[in-house]
Amino acid sequence: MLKVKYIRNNTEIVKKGLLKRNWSPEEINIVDEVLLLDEKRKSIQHKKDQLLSEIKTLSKQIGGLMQSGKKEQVEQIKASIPQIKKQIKTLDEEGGQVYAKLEELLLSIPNVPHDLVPPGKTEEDNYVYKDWTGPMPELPEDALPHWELAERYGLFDFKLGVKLTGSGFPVYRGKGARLERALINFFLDQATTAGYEEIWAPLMVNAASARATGQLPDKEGQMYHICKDDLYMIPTAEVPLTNIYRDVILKETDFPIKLTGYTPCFRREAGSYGAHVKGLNRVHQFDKVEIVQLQHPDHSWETLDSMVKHVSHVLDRLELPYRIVRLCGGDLGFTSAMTYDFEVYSAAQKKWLEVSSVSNFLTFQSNRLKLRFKDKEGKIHLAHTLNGSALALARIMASLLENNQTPKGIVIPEKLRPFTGFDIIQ
RNA sequence: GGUGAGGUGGGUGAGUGGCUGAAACCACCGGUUUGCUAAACCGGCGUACUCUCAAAGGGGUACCGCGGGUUCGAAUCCCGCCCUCACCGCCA
Repeated sequence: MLKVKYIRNNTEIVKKGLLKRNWSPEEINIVDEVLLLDEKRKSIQHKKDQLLSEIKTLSKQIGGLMQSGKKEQVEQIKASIPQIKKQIKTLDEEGGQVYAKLEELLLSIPNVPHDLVPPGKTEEDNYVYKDWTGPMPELPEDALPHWELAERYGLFDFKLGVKLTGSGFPVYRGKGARLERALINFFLDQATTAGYEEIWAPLMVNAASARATGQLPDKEGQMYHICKDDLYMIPTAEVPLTNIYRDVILKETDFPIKLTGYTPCFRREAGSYGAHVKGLNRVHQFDKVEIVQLQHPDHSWETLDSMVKHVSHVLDRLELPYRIVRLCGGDLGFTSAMTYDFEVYSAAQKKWLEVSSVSNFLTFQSNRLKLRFKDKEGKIHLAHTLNGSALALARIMASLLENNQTPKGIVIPEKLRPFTGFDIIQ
């Protein structure tokens, strides 16, 4: 969420940002509406504060008069108070409406894209920041997609998942399960080696946490909700990891804070079916290792670069062909100022699969999180938050299986072998 | 699930209707001094919104788990909710 103060001081920048996100001129008008409502809010608040102050002063007088026993004067003052209260009540009602509307509009305004974010509407317009220059995997014509490979080698089973839970809940078994666990360990080791603190977090969060990282209210439908206890299954480890620092005021010297964590991720994401979401490409439950950084505003862009490097490094070690794209305005997430997506090429499906998304949110998240830091002069500022997948397992699994299939079996990348304990799936 | 206790500033903790935005201590920051990895002393030390000011600063309001109520006035009284802790029950 953007601060009104920021919108007021940077009105044109905000509007340009919305334009880049393909908002129509009418839609962009809400920016002016916000400023207007805020003016209203201020003037109402100011009036109310004055009235409250008046009551406070009178009350203090009464305190004094009571002690000296001047009851008549006390009664006189008391008599004047109901009408002040009446005014306050009116202002409260008015102010409540203004505030609610203001809040609603503010929640609907997305983050301002960075200058480097290319204009555009769909993923077609994304800018290929780093293309794959190495060799492409060459597979025979009869190469199989991962869901068929899984069946042939008994690695995971969707039908069984349906029996246990429902569609989109794969059951991994045998070497498939082992490979999944190996990848998790490998990713976590990569992250901790890079200086990230490992966190083992709860998989359910309360509403306050979901709200702070922006899943509520806008993405309520994407989360599984346990009604009885009012808890939400996390859609990503970003939620618990980032919320560790909700309502925290850091010291400048605490930066950077680097966290990593493995969690399963739960996504309802109803509505999209078909070939492109087949197999592991899109599921309700998948595993992911997330990296999160909290950073000083002066350094968050370098940090974004370093996170991109980290993910690249991990993919290099898995020997997967990938490219990095910078998302265009239309494809950019609501809360992000800039996002790099990593796409791994799957030779059997003959397409690029998104496996990681690394973003800088600037202060957009920290504003709702109330994640701040104190500078040398003791002034309080919002920190910057960043996060990225390093990496999402399901699609890595898919592309790994597909790209590494040989007539003899599926070959495990060398760096992963210490984690799997086998070099080939036969 | 049952019973009991409790939620106050970074921490410990005082405070049961006005002089309390909140004692004291610890931590932290600044300074003085002492020849020794430290002590003593002095000073400072919440957040948000807002008004004013060129700025430094000054003023106002709100916040003592959350929401509501009583009252001229609430951290303090009343109601509802949430959470934490302890013990019992159940259990990986």
